[in-house]
Amino acid sequence: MQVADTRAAILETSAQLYADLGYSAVSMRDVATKVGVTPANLYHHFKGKDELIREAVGHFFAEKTAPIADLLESQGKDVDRLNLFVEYFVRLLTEDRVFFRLLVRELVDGDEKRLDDLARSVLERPFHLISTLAGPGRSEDERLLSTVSIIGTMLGHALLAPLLPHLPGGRPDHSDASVITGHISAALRRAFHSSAKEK
Amino acid sequence: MQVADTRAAILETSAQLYADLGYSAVSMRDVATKVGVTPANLYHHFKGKDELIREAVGHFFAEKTAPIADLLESQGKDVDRLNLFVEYFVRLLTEDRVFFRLLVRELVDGDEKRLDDLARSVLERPFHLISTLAGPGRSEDERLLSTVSIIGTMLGHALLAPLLPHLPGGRPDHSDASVITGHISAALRRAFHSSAKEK
DNA sequence: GTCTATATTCCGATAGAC
DNA sequence: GTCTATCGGAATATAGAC
Repeated sequence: MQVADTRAAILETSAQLYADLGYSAVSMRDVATKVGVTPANLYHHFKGKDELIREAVGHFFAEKTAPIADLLESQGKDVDRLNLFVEYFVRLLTEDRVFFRLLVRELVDGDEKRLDDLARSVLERPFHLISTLAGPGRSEDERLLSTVSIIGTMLGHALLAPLLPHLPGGRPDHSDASVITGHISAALRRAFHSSAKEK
Repeated sequence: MQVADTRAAILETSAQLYADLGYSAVSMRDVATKVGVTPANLYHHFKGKDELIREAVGHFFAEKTAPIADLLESQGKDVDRLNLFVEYFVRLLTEDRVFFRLLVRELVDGDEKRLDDLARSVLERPFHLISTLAGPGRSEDERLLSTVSIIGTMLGHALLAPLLPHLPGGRPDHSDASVITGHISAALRRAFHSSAKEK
């Protein structure tokens, strides 16, 4: 059963633990215990903790972001692909706890090498699509700022979600994927509509 | 000199270390060494590591967010106070490394008690101001979603900043406080302008 | 490929002298 | 209020049997 590929089990389990508790708070013992092997076993599959972290994060993002590439290469108008991306990405951020938390940890604690890997595997293609959409009449700088705003808003919703229950008027369903998606899509429609009218 | 108040030095130094490396990656020894005292000294001022973390974070946010309360209570039109807040908050997020990183760590790793403290000390008042501004004709749910979008966008810019140098077309000055402030303020003007026209 | 056993370093925390 | 000294345990990592 799980005898087949211990390595895969280690990668999956460690990614989940790292997401929940942070890299330095998770020991090799913790991972080994949860997988059901001894700590020495981990060192047969990986050189050490650093390599395990890199491999676990890389493997996880490669798996989760494959659909994004497919989605962005699909047929249809640019604006439809943007809506598809927003829908998929918001769902990933709000419903896949491990994805969101690993993403934030990499953004905050990743070194240059890991940030570079993250840029390539997760955000390079969405950035390119949105950048071409974000105001054809604008300068490159303005388009990039708008792109950061759009992706940043989705990240911000996910980041602020745990705080909402502690704010007056905040209710848990304000962090529901479809609610956030609808809100952001509407905002984007208005933005593109008004920018089209300005021309 | 620093004999006067070791406790304050411990709080300042530990907050900076926690921001840079994360709570679990910073040992009591690390803090003591950087302050220039022995580890045992830390246990004279604080019960243990957990208490030191709580006190350091609480002290830091109390200090940094005092100007926000003043600013939000100032005279003038709501929209002017909003612009002042955006300016101050973006500057805090982009230029105060410790503030931004501690804020993200609390949002990601804080338990319910700490999230509650964070909500009260940092974000409750800005949320209230923006919520009253965000579309007077809209429902309470829509206003809250817009508020999360606005604050989330500022957070998102800061969160994505380290990634920009690794994306094609990204340049460091896209993370400059005044550039981001200008971009967000302009977006807010357009949003409020168009919502006014809709009425 | 997985285990037992262990080396070495570092951790949080305390006792007690000054 | 700060120190020296140290305890008990947990950390990463390795050696070598099976």
